[in-house]
Amino acid sequence: MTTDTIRTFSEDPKLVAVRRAQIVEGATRLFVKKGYDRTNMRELAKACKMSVGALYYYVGSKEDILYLMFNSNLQETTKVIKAGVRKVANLKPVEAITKFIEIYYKGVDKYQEFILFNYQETKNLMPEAREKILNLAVYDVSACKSILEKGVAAGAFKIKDPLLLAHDIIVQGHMWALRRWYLIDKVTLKDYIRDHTDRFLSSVKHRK
Amino acid sequence: MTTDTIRTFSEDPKLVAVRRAQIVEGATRLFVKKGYDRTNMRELAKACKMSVGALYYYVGSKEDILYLMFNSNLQETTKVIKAGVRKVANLKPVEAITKFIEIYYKGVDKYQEFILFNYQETKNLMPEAREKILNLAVYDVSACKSILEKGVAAGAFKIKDPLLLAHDIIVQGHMWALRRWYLIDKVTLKDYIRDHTDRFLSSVKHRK
Amino acid sequence: MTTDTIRTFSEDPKLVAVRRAQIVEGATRLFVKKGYDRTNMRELAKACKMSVGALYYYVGSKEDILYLMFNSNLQETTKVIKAGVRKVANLKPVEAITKFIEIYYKGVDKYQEFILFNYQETKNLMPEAREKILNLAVYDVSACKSILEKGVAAGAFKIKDPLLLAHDIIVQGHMWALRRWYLIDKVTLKDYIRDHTDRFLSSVKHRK
Amino acid sequence: MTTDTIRTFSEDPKLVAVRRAQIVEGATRLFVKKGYDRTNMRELAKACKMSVGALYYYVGSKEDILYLMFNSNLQETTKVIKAGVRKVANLKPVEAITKFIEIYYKGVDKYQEFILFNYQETKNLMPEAREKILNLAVYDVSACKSILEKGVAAGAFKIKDPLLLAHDIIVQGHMWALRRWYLIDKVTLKDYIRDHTDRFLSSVKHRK
DNA sequence: CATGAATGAGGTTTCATTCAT
DNA sequence: TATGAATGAAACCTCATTCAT
Repeated sequence: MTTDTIRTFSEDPKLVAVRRAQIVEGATRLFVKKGYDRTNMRELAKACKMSVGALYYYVGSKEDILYLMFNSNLQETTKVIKAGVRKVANLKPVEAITKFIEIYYKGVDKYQEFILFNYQETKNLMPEAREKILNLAVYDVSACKSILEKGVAAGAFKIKDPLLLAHDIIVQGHMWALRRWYLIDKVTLKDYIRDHTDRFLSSVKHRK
Repeated sequence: MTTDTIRTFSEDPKLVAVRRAQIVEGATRLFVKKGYDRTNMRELAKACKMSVGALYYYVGSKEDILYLMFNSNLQETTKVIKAGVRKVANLKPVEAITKFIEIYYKGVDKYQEFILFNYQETKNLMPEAREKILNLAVYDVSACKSILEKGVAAGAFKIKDPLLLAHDIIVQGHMWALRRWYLIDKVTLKDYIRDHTDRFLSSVKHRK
Repeated sequence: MTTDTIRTFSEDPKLVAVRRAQIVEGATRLFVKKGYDRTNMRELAKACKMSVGALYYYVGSKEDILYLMFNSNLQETTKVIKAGVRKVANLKPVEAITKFIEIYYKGVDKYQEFILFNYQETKNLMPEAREKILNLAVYDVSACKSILEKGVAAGAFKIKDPLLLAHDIIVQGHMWALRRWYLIDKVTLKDYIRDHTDRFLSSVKHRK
Repeated sequence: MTTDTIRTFSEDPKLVAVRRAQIVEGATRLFVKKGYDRTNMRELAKACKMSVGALYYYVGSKEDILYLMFNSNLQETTKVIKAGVRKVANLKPVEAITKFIEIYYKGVDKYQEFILFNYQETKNLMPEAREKILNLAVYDVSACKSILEKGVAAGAFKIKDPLLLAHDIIVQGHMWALRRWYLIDKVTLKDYIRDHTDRFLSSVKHRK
């Protein structure tokens, strides 16, 4: 989760933070639009409103920027999830998971390009960075699992393997981004959410 | 499905087919291992046991090779699906979809690298080629949908939107490949199949 | 003038002649259209209705073909000139040079592409071949000079330097091909011929 | 006449101008010596005392360099013509055209390599660039025509088609460069100039 | 004789990174 | 700190020539 291992020539941590934020912003825009390999440093610098030299003053390599970008975006999406979790905390199990799915899937819709990018370009990270990013990227599964387990504890749900179900809920959300080219003219987001929610609930609800 | 639009200097279709198969084999190996952008033509030629010149005798560009590779692999995976459909044709609905899921998910496991690659690198195709490939890539959804609809017609299933369910079954299979890094030490393929099969059935079965 | 120094694997001189004629025909078409450097041997072979291998059976290199082509075309244009000289032989000096200019300039118009090519691509020949070709290419100047000198001998013309005038007449003809892009919408061939003829005569005629 | 459409990564117009001048210098030397197609970018870069990368920092393609080179050289030769026109402005018609021819033909002698190159390699430009260059290349005809027309207006010359005569004067100059291989051991530049001047005058002078 | 597949050096162009200013 | 010009290795692709069949 630390970005401290990334090389910079600056000794002012505040400035480093500011500039890197600037870099992440430009990179997010360009990488998502053109892909990592097809974006070059000159364009990237322009998108960041910096010179190429400045880029390398605050960052060690192109790949570092990819890492920073993943990190920052995952942190942002994680915030959305955390907010969702909080909003859902006091609801009854069915309502809680229903609401969580809605919030999460809407978040996916909002960040669809990044999520697609995430599945496509993580491979470009070196193993170490890759692992860090992947660890960040599964926070949502844990969050979802907690909500499910609360429902189980409350006796509302009966679930064989909550982790696997949570994983399903999450990745089925991702698929709204990954398979957008297929889904877009067949179903609306609203229906996609309702249909999946129904399906998940039907497989989970405890018939008394 | 035609590869006729790809430039070759040979006028012997048989030889073209042979050499392109050779190319596809090498490309599948290298592209999957190193990624499309990170594989260069010299390595690729070596992996195909050809000279660079020979490569370009049978193919117009690097991207053509990507297209050929997608095409060939999708054709192969499609064969697996067709075989599955046939094997399942005379079973009762529940058994049919159960068996289909098993066959398909095992196919995903076998071709996991290619499926991952598929999600990562289709973007590198030109729009026209991309569309052709994507059309090939959704054959599995249609196949699955047919099976579900047979079940509905037989009165065994009650499904609100068979297309969406079919899509879910398929992409949940893909996730076994895409999220392998996460799932691998948490669940076996066998359990992954059973769990999903149960879940899909529970949301589908007609309670009389 | 000999083409005997060009390598061939054939020992049948007749066949060599036939095939080389075939090659020259294709080469003339393609070289003139696309330029020497921009024509490759594969296209060239196709244009000659031969295989690449056959090409190299009767010719040692691409440059040899350029040489053969120059040679053949210059021989053909030389024929036109010789015919002109014969047709003009019995005319009176003024009529003779007038007619010669007409014939020659019309020949230029007919062979304009080759003449342009001649000025553009002779540089691609090796020095030895280049010299041979250039020697062929000045036959027209000699022919013209003879006609002029006959006029001088007859007392009809007064010319300080017949060679230079002959050279002018010839190259002014070439310019109809070289500067066609400029002349074409400003003057017709007929006017171009008349105007030049008048001018040459006016500078040459002996005022008694 | 604008070179603004040529891609550069620099935004410092002064530096662009300096470097492009450097490039033009190297290119003029090498292209003229070896021909456009036979000069490669590595050699060219060396001749320009730059790296290949630097070349492409200031120029979009090899062909752009050809265009720049044509442009620059034509501009220089045009300067010579303009100077000639000025020098001749106050002379009487016969002296004016006499002097102009002398200046122009001496200019041709000085720039002979470039003029030869011009006739040989303009074909390598894309149509748009080609047209621009050709437009530049006919400035000399216009200049010559003006001088002739002044003579006509003054009643000193009688010329049927001044444009065609001007064109002849100019291209006959070019021939000193194009046919140098033939002329060089037959006539001196001085004689070439005198002979042509005499001839042009004899066909033009108004006999009162 | 004839074919055309195969070769690999060499072509033009791109681009991550460095460094003088 | 910040700039952006400069580098040169390496990318994709072409093509004259050879040679097994």
